Amino acid sequence: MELKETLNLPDPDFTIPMKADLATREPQIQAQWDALDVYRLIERERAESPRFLLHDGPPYTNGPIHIGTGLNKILKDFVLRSRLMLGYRCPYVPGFDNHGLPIEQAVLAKFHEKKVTPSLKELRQACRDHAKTYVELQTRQFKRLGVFGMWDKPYCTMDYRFEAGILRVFKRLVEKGYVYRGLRPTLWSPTAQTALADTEIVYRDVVSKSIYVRFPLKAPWALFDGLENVYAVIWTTTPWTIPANLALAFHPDHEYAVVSVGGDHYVFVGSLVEKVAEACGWSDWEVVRRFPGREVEGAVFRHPIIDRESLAVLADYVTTEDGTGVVHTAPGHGRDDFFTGARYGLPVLCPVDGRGMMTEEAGEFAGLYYKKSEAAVIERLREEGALLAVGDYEHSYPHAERDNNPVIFRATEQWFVSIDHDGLREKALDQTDHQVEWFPRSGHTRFRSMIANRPDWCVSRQRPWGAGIPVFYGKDSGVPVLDPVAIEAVAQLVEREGSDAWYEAEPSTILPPGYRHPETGEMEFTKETDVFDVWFDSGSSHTVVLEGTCEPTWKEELPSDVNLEGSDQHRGWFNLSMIIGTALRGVAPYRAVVTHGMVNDEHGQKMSKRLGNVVDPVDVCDKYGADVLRYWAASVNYEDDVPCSDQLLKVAGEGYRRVRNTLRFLLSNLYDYDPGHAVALRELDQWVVEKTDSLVENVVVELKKFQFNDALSLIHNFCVNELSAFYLDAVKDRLYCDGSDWPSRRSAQRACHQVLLTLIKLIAPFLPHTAEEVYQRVPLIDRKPTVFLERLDLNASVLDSPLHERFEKLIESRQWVFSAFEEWKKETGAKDSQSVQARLTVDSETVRLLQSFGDELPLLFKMAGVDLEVGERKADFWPTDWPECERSRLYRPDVQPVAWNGSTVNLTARDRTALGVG
RNA sequence: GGGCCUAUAGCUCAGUUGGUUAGAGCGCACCCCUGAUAAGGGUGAGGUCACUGGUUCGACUCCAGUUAGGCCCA
Repeated sequence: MELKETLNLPDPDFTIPMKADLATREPQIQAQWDALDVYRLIERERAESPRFLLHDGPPYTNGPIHIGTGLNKILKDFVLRSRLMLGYRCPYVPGFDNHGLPIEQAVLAKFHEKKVTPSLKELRQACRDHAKTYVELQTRQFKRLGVFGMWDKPYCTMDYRFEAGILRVFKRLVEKGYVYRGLRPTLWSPTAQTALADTEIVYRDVVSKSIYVRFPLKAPWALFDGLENVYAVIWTTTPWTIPANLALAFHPDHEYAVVSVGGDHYVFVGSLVEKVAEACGWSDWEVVRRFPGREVEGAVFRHPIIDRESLAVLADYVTTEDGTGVVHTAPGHGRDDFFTGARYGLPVLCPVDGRGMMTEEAGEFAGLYYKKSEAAVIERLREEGALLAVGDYEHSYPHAERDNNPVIFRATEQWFVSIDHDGLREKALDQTDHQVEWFPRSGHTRFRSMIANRPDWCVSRQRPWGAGIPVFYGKDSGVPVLDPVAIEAVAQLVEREGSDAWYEAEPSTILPPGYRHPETGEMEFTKETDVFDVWFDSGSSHTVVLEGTCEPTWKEELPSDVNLEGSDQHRGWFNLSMIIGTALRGVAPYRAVVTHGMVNDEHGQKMSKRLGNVVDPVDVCDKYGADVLRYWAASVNYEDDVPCSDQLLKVAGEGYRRVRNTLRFLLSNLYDYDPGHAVALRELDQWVVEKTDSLVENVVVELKKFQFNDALSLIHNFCVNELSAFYLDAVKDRLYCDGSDWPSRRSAQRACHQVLLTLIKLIAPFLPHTAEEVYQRVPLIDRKPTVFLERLDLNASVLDSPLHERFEKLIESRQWVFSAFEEWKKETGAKDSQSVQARLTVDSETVRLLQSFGDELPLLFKMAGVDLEVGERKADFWPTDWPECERSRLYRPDVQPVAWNGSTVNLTARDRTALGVG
């Protein structure tokens, strides 16, 4: 028998393996959670606990998850699991966003490859199938990341019940008077006769006619007093939009000039005088006045062809690069023009129909194809003497991707939600300022300006894949039916059969028998073909999900406690949720908003397939483990953009292993520990327990502020500094060499047990798999089925404990003594501090303090002996003469030879007692 | 072009209302242990706080501007 066999060495089989092998272990743990139905188990156990509700923003289901969606879900999981550890009930219904253009385009591309043109029904079915595929894939992927939630019953915006929920949100908005129909310019393909999305547009260079046109001043304006024949000069590359002109836009801050040319006075931006003069072929000209653009606001000019006014307006997108600095503005033919026109209360004139033909509103040009009308317009301008110059101009112009034909901006009828109806904007701003907490704080300013400045919300889209807008029109009158009864009839149909049914069913079979148009009394109807903007779907989620009308188990009282998404959602989901929530209930749908940045590579570059710097979260799980990915997520400052790369994940892996090894070591010493056995704690053990309590206190503060990186570094540094470098190093001797059942050893075990259990709970939000793995092995009297049914105990502050200061001072002495020892080592070539004695000369207070540690002092300093003396601070060292104990490997004065097991061995008194010899 | 944000050791991050010599962990170098061992311990070297001005007795911190990067708009 060897002496070593008499020691209580850590049991490597009892504790967790050093090699984590997370790629195989994590799925096993997740399978256990599934078998337990852990989500519902916890919901049941916490039924009476205070609630903490995170409402999920739905990821879009057109592909597998990427590192950004992964980070988002992991951060949400940190929130959820940390609140679980604090004892809350944490309902979490994950969501998926299914409708919309990207899915439609992906599906169309597949049809295109097969050279098939799908019917609307086939297309919608294929979109549904596509979305379903990725709901299932993403669900598996999110679960692989270890995200806690109701994964068997997530909300999907294409679920029939959810679609019906969307319609009912619309119904309530209609009831409250928020919904109206209006015009708005959209990118329109005259050849396909359909509206197009921005992503369906390609820009290509074309040569257009560019014209300089003068607009005569109609009514006197102080700026031009005393001048005859005043004209504003515009330049445009779309002459066919001239009939739709309603305004002339000036930049408020640019300097404009009045240029005298042969008795006429032309107004345009001063810096372009020479360029314009050259273009118009003026040889003799003179600047007679200058003024800032803002002073012309409100002046009235006259349309050069049609008997109509054209108002001088201000717009800050006016540039001085091309043209004249006076922008021809046709609200029906451009987005900028539309919003500028809206600000000045101008109508939306659009004298072009869906086929691209000029309408009656275009007067003499009616019946011409828009492109053909160009020549006619130019000719008329020439006749009127309004044409100053004409030329060819090469520029890029939008074309439809599908047929390569040019598109036009054309005002079309759309459905809107009014932002100013019933003080909605003001209410939303008030909620933003006073009822919502923003993390980081800057989110507030950003969000606020986006509510303050946002235009009315255009909720209709001329697309096939979405929730159909439930509006009937009188068959003959074309007057829309905005009647809650009719909308509810559609909602009930959709709830039963899905929004496809809306497209297929006859109005008469949807509406109640004998239904009459509330305004016209008609009994025959047609149906709206537009669908809702996908932001309407997801912006309704808090209502549809949390009001529980769709699925009773989702029901929770609004508002949610926190919503957490990428900072791009200030304009997106947060914004539209706020609009819908405030419109329906008068209050914000959330109490707090947490935003995170985007994920870049280690150089701060955007990830892209082209650069090959993409990190796939699922690959990371297979290579390093979800807990390592989560360790990375917890170690970065997510408020800014975060860096991620294989290198950084390796670094995270090292941090993870450090924590894991600390847990492993604590557990390895508990193989013979009985948690029911009471034993008093030794001072050092008491200290580490108190220190752990104070760690909990500090970590919880950070968790509640969603400061996960601060929380994790507190935990990590505790493992490194307090535990590995000090406590565990010092307590090993007692654990290994004392008699296995001595109170001194049991005290150390009790401390290790307590520290371990607390650490498990602290890491559980971040490293749920590792926490569960360790938890299932810790000796416990009452082991719960999962660590997530445990709670963090918040003990009263222990920072004023006398032990705290005592050990602070001890550790401080240790630091300078170790530093001095290192010097001495270099001089003498000594190796190990254990075979060295020290004499510390320190002030009398420190002598008293250190003396009070008694026999333990050499152990705490990892030396053979520590003498103390009062005086100017210094440390002297010398190699000890004391023999080494062959069992404990300590050099001590009480080491004596003794007969044991047939031979003579050197042992300290403690080791002799432990062996029962001498 | 506009709104909001970011820039601190090689890396990831802290730095409270302006106040001694700017901190931590990782990594690195050197050393120790070999009874936490694909572990553990000790010591140490690393920073013009992006740049330029300004306010102040004093600026990483406040102000203005510049550069670089991000999100959202245009």
